[in-house]
Amino acid sequence: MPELPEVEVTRRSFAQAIAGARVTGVRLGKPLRWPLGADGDALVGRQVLGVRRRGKYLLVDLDEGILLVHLGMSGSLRFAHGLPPPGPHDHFDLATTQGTLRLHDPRRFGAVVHAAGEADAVAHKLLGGLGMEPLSDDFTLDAFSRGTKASRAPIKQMLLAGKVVVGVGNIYASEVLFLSGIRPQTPSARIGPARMRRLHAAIRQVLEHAVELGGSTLKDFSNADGAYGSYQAHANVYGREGAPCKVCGTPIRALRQGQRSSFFCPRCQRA
DNA sequence: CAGTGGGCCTGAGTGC
DNA sequence: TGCACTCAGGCCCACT
Repeated sequence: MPELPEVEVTRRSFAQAIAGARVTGVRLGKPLRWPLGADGDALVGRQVLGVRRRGKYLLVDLDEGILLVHLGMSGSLRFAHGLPPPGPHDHFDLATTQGTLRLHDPRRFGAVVHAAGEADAVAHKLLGGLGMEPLSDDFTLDAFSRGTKASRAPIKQMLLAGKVVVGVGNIYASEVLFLSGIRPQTPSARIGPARMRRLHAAIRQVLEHAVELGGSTLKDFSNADGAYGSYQAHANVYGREGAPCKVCGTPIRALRQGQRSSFFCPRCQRA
C-alpha cells in the first residue's frame, strides 16, 4: 500500500494531534518484521515531540529516543481516543495522554523500531542508503539525472529501488513513467535529456498530487483519522491492463519486472 | 560493487 | 463448498 503519498498523508493526519503527548503504555501484538528493540514499558513517561517522514518511514520523535514506523504492504495507522479493543491485526498500540496510536497490519511486513537517538536513527540500517527526498530542494534535475545515468537497471526498477530517489512505489512508478513517455523496461542510462526532465518533473507532480488527494486507497488504506484516499481514480495506467489509454485509447499493457507488475501505454510511451 | 530473486505474511480472487 | 494457486501498495538479504 503505502508509498510516499500515503505515508505523508498519514503523518499529516496525526502529527499535530499527538505532539506534546505523554506515553502511558505500549501494547505489542504479533511479531512484526523486526522487533521493537526496546522494552515497551521503558517508553512510558516519554513525551512525543513530533512526527517526521523519511522515505516511507515515519519517525516519531520522543524526548528521549525515536520510533521508526514502517507500514509495509498492508499497514495503516490510527490515532484517536477510545479506539476499540485491538483486533487480530492490530500489532502495536502506543497509548498516550492525547490518544492511542495504533498500527494495523494484516500482512505484518511493517515494523516499529526503537532508535536511541538521532545519531542512532540516521545510522540505522533501515534508513541508511536511502535516496533523495523527491519533495525536497535536494531533488534537483542535475542530481537525479546523474543518479539515474549511473544505474544499469531498467528505469522502473531503479525508481522502486529507492537508492536515487525515495518514495516511488509500484503504483506511482508506472504513473510517473506514463507521464514521461518512457517505457518501464528502458535502461536508466539511456534516458535522454528531454525525457529526463519530464521524468524528474513528473515524480514531483504525481507525488504532490497524490498527497493532495489523500493518497491511493486500492483496498483498505486510510490515514490516521480513518479517511480514504482517492488518487487511484486518477491513475492513467496502474491496474488498467486492457483498458483504453485515457490519452490515445490504445489498450494498456502489463508486464512483470522483478516479480512486480508494471503498466504502460505502448503508444504514449515509446522510448 | 551492483543487480536479481527469494522470502517474509495474510487475505482475496479465480479456476477446477 | 473446497482446494490449489496467483496476486497484492515493500524491502532486506543471500547470492551471482
